[in-house]
Amino acid sequence: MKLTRRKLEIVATAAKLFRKKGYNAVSMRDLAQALEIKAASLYNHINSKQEILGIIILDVAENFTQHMNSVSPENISSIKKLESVIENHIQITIEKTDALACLNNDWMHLEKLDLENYLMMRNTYEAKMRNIIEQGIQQKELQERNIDLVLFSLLSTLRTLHLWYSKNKEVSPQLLFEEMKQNLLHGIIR
Amino acid sequence: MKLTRRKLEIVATAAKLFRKKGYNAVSMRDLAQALEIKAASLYNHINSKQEILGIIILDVAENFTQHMNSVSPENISSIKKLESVIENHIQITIEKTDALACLNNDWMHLEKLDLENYLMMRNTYEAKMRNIIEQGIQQKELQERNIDLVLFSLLSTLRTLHLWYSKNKEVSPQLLFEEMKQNLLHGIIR
DNA sequence: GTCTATACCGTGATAGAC
DNA sequence: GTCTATCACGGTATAGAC
Repeated sequence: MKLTRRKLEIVATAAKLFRKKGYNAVSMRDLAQALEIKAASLYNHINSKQEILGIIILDVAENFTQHMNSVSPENISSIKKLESVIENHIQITIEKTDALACLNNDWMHLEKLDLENYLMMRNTYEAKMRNIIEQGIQQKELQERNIDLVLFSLLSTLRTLHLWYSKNKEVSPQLLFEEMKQNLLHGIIR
Repeated sequence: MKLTRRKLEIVATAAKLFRKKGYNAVSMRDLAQALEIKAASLYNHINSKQEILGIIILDVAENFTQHMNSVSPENISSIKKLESVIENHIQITIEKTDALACLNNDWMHLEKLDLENYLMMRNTYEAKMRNIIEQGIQQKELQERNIDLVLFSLLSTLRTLHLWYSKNKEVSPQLLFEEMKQNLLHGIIR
């Protein structure tokens, strides 16, 4: 899908607003005002409000999918794979903060086809990450635990890291990565 | 505030719907239909849609506040305090799944006074938990880390545990507590 | 305490002039 | 590519009968 310069502006501005107030609480008039045009003018660039949401969310989802597909089959330890996943989440958090928030909060408002597409990607992503954890346990790299709860513990923090980052943008990606790797993999107890 | 039997039903049903679709995506007609009455009839029990949201969210927020106020000044180790906080989050997750989801997703749609009240409670809660972590580091119970990131790592998982729990209701509270304590405090690496 | 009827407003979206 | 004007719809909420 090609996006014109103007369409990209609209999508980026929408992501910012959606993140702050939620998809349903942002009207096309709000969006237009933020771009200093009238609501009707938006429709020369986009077909519907839901189309905008789809573009925002599926772009991020594809980023995650692509990275997982490249890491998952590599011939490295499970811990290295998890570190790579953590690093990727942090990078996307930094580069696409607004869009990531939209994905987390408003995916359920996607239109039918986009929703199916998104859910398929998410399920595949979680399944592959689950496999990494399972393998890590089998090979004694990780402790014996409830796999689904380990998966959830990691993902819940990584998915919502944008909430912390948007209030602490001055932190360096390196520090963020090192600290999160420690917190998530090694815990906090001395 | 006293709540009649019927008002409690309305609030509980609303929480269920809000959790599934989000506050703004649930209309008063939807809510009425779920209760098998007409939308207008709701207004004999409640004053506005936002009032319902306020009741749902502030009740949960007060639960958290109360527990933190009782644990924070106790004369026990920081680790014991953190364990108690984790346990409380899990208990509320189990007992008030829907309301907790509303608090997480829709707090920004509270009306002015409720919003101020909620934010004050949240800030106080986080400050007290931050103090527990800080003290734990000073007393060498916890590793030297970025305090705010440790705080975020713990809270991000605890706050969204309802997402996992609503799909895994058969798990016992004891197992959930033991596993989460391990994941959050000790990490996952062997 | 629930109903019908209705007021009033904001919503997403379209038509057509410029 | 943006505008004005407008539409059909669904939103929250109220009035008043039963």
